Amino acid sequence: MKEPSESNPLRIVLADDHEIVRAGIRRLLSVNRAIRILDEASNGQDLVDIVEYHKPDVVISDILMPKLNGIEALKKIREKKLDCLVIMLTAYEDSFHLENALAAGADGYLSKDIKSKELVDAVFNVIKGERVFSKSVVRLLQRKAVSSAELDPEPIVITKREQEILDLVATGKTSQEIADNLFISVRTVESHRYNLMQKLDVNNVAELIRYAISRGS
Amino acid sequence: MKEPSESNPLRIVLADDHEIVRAGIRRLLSVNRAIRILDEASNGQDLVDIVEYHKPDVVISDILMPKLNGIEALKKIREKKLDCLVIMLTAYEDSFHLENALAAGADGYLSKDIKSKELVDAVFNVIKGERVFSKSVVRLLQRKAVSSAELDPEPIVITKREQEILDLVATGKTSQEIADNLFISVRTVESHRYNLMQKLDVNNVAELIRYAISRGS
DNA sequence: ATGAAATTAGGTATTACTACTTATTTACTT
DNA sequence: AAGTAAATAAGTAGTAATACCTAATTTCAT
Repeated sequence: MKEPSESNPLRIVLADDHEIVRAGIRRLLSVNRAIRILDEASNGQDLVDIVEYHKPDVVISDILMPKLNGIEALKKIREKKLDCLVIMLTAYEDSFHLENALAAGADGYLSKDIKSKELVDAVFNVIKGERVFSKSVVRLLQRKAVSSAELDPEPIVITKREQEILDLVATGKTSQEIADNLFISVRTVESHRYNLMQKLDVNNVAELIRYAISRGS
Repeated sequence: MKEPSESNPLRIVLADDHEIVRAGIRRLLSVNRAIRILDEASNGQDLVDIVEYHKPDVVISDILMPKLNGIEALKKIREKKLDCLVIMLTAYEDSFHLENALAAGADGYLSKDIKSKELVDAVFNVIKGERVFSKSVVRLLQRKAVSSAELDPEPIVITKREQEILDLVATGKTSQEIADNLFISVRTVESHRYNLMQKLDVNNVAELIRYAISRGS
């Protein structure tokens, strides 16, 4: 890619479900004249459509959004082979989302508590081919690198049924209620719960629910 | 209060733990020259100090913030009899927070998905003595009004210790671990849990955690 | 059509939580 | 100084969740 300039600006699309946050990103990016914001989405579904239409250079997207969350939207963008760089923005810095975002093909992962210069730099650095992370996220990555000793941590795959059960657990349903709800045995529900907890590396409902909620339940 | 103008502007303080959101609020308010942002806080503790120092006309604060959340900060502001109007901003529109914010003395409750004009209008309307709510919040209020049939629903009061335990429950700690952590008996922890569940009208950890998380744990 | 993954579900123990009640000791307010 | 709210904690039961293992179907893609 040739050097961006005011006459040949970097073309960016934003996605966040809150007007205030979109305004904030616009403001933080506005210090640089070589950046142009083409359009904004307030949910993941719209984002995919907008990216397909505008073919931006860079997408800056929130994770938690209605209809389709940022990571799912990213997956669709990759599936459709839409050639653009995607930076995820998030209020919650947990390794679960981070890993999922990376597995889905994110080019960066930034905290919403980021300064103007850092955000602008991040955008230009992904254009150069780097992957960008905010400081706090780097710390998360380092901790993971040590604990897993794996360079390419395999993404956590949660099946359809497991997701269904996770959602019900998160709304406060007991295993018995879930079983009645889905017309299956309590034991089956318990199996799914057990498997979920193994996959997510947690030991109790509390953590399970934290994940469920952070996944958008 | 006399009419605000460019030479005699409305003095505002912001609070949100994310730079992007603060930038967004600044941007949305910047269309009006009779508004001046005096200072910003990134947590509730700082907010209280800043309000004490600047004595602003209006505070616009997030609820979920580190150290001290927006509602607790609001309570302190009221306790200290600092004369200012407080508008809460939130990403999560649930009646639990809404009621608590109102009980703590909030003058407005707005969604983060708010347009520039609406936000500016809200600020000027609270100055006039109105209480301001975004559309989605009004719907919440209406539903509550019908379901509770009470004009002034008494707020749910969670004590300091209960909050502490709620936070630990939400991080996935067992009662035993919480007991060890706080150097108290498991039975005490269980009592607190029981009382919390009564107050919040829930029957299991799952729902308890939903509250804890939505309260900012 | 065959293998892999997903869904189903039972067995067996152990631990944790939930549902109350009662009661003592602090802490704070008027 | 008295009164109220908060924090402490034990008793007694019953229910739910967690931690494994094993294993039969079902589904789905190559």
